[in-house]
Amino acid sequence: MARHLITSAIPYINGIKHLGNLVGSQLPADLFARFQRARGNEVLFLCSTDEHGTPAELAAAKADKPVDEYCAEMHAVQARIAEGFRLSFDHFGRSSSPQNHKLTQHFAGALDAAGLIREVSEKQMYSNADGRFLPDRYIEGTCPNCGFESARGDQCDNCTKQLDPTDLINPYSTISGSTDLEERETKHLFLCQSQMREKLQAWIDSKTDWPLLTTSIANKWLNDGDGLQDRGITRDLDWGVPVMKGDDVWPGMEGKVFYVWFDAPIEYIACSQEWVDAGKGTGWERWWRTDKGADDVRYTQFMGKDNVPFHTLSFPATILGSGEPWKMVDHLKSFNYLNYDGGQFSTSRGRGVFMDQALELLPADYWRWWLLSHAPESSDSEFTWENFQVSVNKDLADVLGNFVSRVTKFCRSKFSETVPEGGSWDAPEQALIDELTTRVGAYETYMETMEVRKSAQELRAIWAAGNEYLQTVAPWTTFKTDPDQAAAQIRLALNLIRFYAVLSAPFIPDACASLMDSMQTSDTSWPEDIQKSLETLPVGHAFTVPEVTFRKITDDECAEWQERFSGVRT
RNA sequence: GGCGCGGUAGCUCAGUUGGUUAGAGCGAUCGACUCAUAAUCGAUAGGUCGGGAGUUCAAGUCUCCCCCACGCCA
Repeated sequence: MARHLITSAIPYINGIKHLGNLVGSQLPADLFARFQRARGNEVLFLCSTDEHGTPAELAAAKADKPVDEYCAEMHAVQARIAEGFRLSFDHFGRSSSPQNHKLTQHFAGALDAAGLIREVSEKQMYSNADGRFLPDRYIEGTCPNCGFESARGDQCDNCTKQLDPTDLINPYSTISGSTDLEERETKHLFLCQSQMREKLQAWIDSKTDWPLLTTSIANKWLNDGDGLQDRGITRDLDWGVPVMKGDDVWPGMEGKVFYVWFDAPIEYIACSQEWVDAGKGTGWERWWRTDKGADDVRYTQFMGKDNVPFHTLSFPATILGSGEPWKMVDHLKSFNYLNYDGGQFSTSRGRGVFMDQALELLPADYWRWWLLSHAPESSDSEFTWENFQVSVNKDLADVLGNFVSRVTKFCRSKFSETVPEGGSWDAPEQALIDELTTRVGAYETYMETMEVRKSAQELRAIWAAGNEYLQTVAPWTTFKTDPDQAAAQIRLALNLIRFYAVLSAPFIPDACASLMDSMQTSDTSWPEDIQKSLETLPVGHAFTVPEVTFRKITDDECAEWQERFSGVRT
């Protein structure tokens, strides 16, 4: 039995994620996790919320709540929505957990002991009114180059000139609007990534089966300009993991916290500790420590392309630099962006459909199917309401849902609500079994290699094969002259429903669970042998005719939703 | 400005190391069927593979230049 450790990029705590975020990491990760479990493999599937940093502090202030309280609430909200989408995390943790605090401090201590941390003194803008140091992008002022009045501290959006906050004329805080800013000296820790360039390069070079998108991004950062740069891993903030050297104080760093990008990936590991501490499992080390049983673990990470540098370089630098035997990622599946109706989905601008809104419109399966079958794998892809409507109606309602309906209703009207007796399989049945054997094999291969769109395509073809079979043998005609033969045909078709429920569950878990209920079986065993699998429901086995498995999206709904989501979320 | 990814049938996309008449689904048209959620099944039509030049016996597939869209970075 193979062992799969699977993590999804952890969503930021600040607000509800949109469908583009969902399809870029959590959803395909869930698909893979469900598939591996269905095949009988051991899976640990983890995700968390990423809670530290300035945006969280500001969002909390805006909501007029203490930041820890705000994060706790938003975590609960995201957890509930994740459940709504049937994301089957073994644990949904929090980067603000005590486990992550301790582990982050441990890594910092280990890196320091390895001589990979250096202290840097630098000048940063401090806002007296806000009582905080301001990250560059939170400072605006007049561009000294073009006179644009809302130039950001890092760059002027008007003339694109790269700026330093101190270059700005009349700088002010975008948080409070205050102009009471001053330069202050502050000390920070830097991770000496440059010293690890060769190690990282060798590691990346060994990953010959990674997507080009992934390795090219990594190589660019490794080799561009002066090569991989050292990176600040601390910040002057209140909310975060306090800077400590393991369990000891870090002289001179009192009151500072680690940078969110340092502690966030460490949460992947800490999350497994949370999983154990929550009483959901045991032995987190056998997933993460190669000296304690993680040797046979295959670790796969899922993320959007914007997260690739951190997962290919920064986090590996942390792990490798510690000198400890931690499990490194084996496969890194990255996604492009999903666009919305001709533009980008945007959290900050409230553009597009957000996860909570989607669930108010339709059950999770509809979204899961469309998103996964249109996952932005090779390039950016686009969500349009019309495509969504046509796709869902055709695939789910017509091809799969109607198949279930025609088979169960035919059986009820000509025989009864039990699997009918009589007749035997012949050439058409053998042809179907042959086709399904080939197609299921292809489906398994695509799922194993995480080719999401192709998996969906193959699954759809498997559904269509059932309709083709029915059309070929036409039990409604056979029944008139040879009821026994019609019984054999419909017996196979009824078994196909269970067969489909098992194969399709990674994509559309709820509908498949309800199909299993209708067929009154709990046998979810994967069809290793197609013929045997299609004999699972024996003669005389009772079933019920299900309610409409997938309803259609009407033109009116489609138009209404298009209109409703044309603006921005407020 | 640099880098990256794309530009293939009306739409969404596949096209392995260059090799016979460029593929799929949807949509369209025609036909079959009537068990079913006006569902299903079959057939047909639709592309000078962004433009140009080059390498080759042979290029959507390699090289160079250009155009367009998007993204990232400075």
